[in-house]
Amino acid sequence: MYIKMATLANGQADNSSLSSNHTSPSTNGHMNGLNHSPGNPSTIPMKDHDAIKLFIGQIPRNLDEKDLKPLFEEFGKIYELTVLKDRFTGMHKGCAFLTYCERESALKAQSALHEQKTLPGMNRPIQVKPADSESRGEDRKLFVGMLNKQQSEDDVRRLFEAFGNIEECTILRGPDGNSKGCAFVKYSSHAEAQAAINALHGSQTMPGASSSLVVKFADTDKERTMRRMQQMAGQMGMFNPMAIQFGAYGAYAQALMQQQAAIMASVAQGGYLNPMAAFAAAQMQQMAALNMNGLAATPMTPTSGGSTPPGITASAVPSIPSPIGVNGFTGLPPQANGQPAAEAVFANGIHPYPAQSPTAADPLQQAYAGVQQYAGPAYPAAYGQISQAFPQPPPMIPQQQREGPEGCNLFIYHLPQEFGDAELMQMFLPFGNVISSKVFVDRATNQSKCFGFVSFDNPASAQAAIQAMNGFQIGMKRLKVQLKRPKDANRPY
DNA sequence: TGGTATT
Repeated sequence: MYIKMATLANGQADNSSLSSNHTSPSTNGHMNGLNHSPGNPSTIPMKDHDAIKLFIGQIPRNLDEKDLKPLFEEFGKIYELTVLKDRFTGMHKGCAFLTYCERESALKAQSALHEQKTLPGMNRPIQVKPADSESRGEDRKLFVGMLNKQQSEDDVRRLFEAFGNIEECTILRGPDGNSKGCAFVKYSSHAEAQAAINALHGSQTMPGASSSLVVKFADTDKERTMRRMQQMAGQMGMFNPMAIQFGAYGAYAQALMQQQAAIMASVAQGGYLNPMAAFAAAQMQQMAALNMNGLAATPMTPTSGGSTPPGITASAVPSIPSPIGVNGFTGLPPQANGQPAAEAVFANGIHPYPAQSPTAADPLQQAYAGVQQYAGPAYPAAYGQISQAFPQPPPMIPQQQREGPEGCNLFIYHLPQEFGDAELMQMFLPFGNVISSKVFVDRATNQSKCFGFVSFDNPASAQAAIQAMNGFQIGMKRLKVQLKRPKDANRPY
């Protein structure tokens, strides 16, 4: 019990939910101006069991604990005051944690100071509010999507105020100040937040929004980190990290990622200080670590032939006649996981075009037998020629919709209902480097709208694909493959 | 004929 109290008094209470609020071990013993010493419980002043730990922001960096103490003592007896310092450099981070002995003092300080005055040299008002560690913040914070871009904070408040006390309401805006059509709403309690979800999620469609209102709990830090990773990976043209979460591809991807991280870190260390590389390396390491902890990754059960690979759900993988052959691109190098290539390919979730007829023993193949037959004998000759050109390493699996340069983007219509992004990409890989593939899906039904986009990195590939695939018969339909209309194209009236 | 956005 003493240990626990000493720990709390040292500012080491769990505050893991917000890294920027993190106190580090090096901040121990910096409680200048406070008369109790850490590690000696007998000298620790009493504090309310429901005392609130406050986060103080926008503090000038030349003020330390003893300078700040008078400012806050006005509202009550201070139990603990700790300026946050950088773990390594010891540099003042411009913020602090403050706990009063009495809960009431914290509330008074918050209402008197929060955003109420600006400390000398700062250009934003002081922040005085419960630290994120107090509430495990995320479980009462909502992400609101599908707002009308015209809606203001007040509009959103009005929408949400019936369900509880709103502590924060923020519309997300781009650099230009325009709403991104989404917001964060933070309630005082989880229950209020849950009530708002129950009442509002999907309840209405804002004018101009493409689907009904989204109300859900905001991403946790971990989820946010993963999201950033994905965005960055997409921007850098790397493999799609989603595969880590959804497929047995994960083990390989993770290995690759760690390798990448190591390489990038060593590059950064080797004197070539590219900030982007260093940043990326750090992110990758973090991401790899997250997956190691199983926080985001699906359990990676090795798949063996005949079973359905993880991540393959209802819309698995149709097969069309093989343009590639057994030795073509597999999606995984043979060494991956020490698994034989064929195994790895299957587990990958991206089926190469089978060189042989599906066997009845293979449920995946069975499931797509129908699609397979559609294709008929008429697949393009181009497939055969190009197949040899495939490189060994795994391809990029574009997830972000990226348009290629002018003349590189195709619009494809009359796709089989079963085709998803991956299958669309597979179909066009033989013609070049597919940087993006996207099948449009009806949000309400999750059904493909049977059209999509494929982007190559060069116009010649796009032209080759049009030549080969436009009019390509699948079942009763023929694919329509043409250049995508440029955004600014004049539409017929 | 590229949508749904996470401080």
